Amino acid sequence: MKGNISTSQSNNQELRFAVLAADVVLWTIKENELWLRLIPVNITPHFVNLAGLPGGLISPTETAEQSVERLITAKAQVASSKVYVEQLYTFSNINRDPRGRVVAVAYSGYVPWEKLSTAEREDKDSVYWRPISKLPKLAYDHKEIVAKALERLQSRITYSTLSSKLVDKEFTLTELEQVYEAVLGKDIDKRNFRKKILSLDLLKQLNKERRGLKQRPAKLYSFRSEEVKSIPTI
Amino acid sequence: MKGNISTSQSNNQELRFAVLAADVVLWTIKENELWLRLIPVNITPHFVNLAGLPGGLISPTETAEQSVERLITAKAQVASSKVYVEQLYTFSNINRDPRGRVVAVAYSGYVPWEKLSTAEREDKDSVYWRPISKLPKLAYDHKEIVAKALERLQSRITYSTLSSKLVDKEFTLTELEQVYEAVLGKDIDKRNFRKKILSLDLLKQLNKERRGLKQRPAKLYSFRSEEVKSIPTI
DNA sequence: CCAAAAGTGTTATGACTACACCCATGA
DNA sequence: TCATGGGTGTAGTCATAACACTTTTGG
Repeated sequence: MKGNISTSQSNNQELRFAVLAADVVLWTIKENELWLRLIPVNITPHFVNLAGLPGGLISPTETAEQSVERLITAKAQVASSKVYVEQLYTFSNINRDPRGRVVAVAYSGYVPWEKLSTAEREDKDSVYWRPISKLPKLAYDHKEIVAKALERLQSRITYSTLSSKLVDKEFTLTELEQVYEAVLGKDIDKRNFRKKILSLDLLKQLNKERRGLKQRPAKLYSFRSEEVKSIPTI
Repeated sequence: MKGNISTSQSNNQELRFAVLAADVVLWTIKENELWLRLIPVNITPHFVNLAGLPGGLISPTETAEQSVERLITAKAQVASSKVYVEQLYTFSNINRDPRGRVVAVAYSGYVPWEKLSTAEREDKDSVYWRPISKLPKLAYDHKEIVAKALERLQSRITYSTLSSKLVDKEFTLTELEQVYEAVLGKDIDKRNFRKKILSLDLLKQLNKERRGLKQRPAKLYSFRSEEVKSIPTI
């Protein structure tokens, strides 16, 4: 969370300006649902046994983006090179942190579940994944931050190639469709989806198939470009 | 701009955290073009005789939004109640302010030219309007901020009712069309525009006409709702 | 009566939606 | 041979884009 700013608070000098923090809503897709990365929060007496987003103070020697990179590794315990990050919104309510004035620059991060190591997938006491449908009570204004992040994700995925950051490098069309279904929370017609996504010429078909399941093998695709760009709505 | 943070700089205590500022890209439409509000910047030796966005430090006792409201009045010299404001992006490059570490939460503001008083329309030495096509050299990273604000404006106007914040309370369909043309920088077919905008049922036709010009009188409309909401793309 | 902008419809094309069956594999 | 998901096409509807002329007023 916000690190030990309780020490800062005793020093009035530093309260002449707001403290700047970064918080990250780190998304993945697992079992056809959106999940996000949480850590425990215990700041008595304000927050007892709650969860919160990975985050921490932005140091004067780093940009917000550099801070987020650092925090994804340190707090979310995920290699930041695997995560695609976009700035979300800056939250500056005066009482959002009961310990003092903290302005948070919030980011969304996206990582395919398949890209995570065993350790990164694990649920520890200190950091864990939770599905969006079963979020625990969150500390600070993190419920609001998550709501805004979800809204933005749902909007951005329909007019950009953001889905490429939530799917493995090589994927079947069904797997890509499931990313959209998990994010938008609704079923999509298989035939219409394939027609649309293929017509946009974003994908290249690989000479590979996903085999080994007890069903017809599925052709594998990858995105032509790693860049997230604007496209006509899906 | 950033106010007098030169005094802050002499005090190392305060540099243990970044200083937080708000900058505002205040847009209006005049003579079929986008204009924005600038103020002079003279911070020798870094910025000599440049222009910049109205802005200033966020105080520990106010939210970023409250700060923006205050700065629109104080620095842009426009009554903030006339301005519709949206958060744009937070800029945290370490060297964006040569005098020290300043993180800026940037906002876009929108005001119809017709809503401005004579004083607010005036060009003084200390504050003035400039068309987007003839911007002077800007201090800090304000060129980047303006670019991002323009991109966002162009995108948001096509899928929201943001145009209502750039047009007078009562307007002709041609006037509304001109808002879109000025923002998007391209001509729009009059018949298609009218069909589309009327089909969305956003406007109500008033029992009034704009008369007095040497041409056929035009019917006046207003938006049914003051809220800026999402709509199918124009 | 002239100049200027207001106002109005149609057609062709492309996009979107809804919908059902056969195919290839592993067990 | 069965269960499972992979893969495919059509028709109807709707939205979009292109395009030109008549109307009303003020001067």
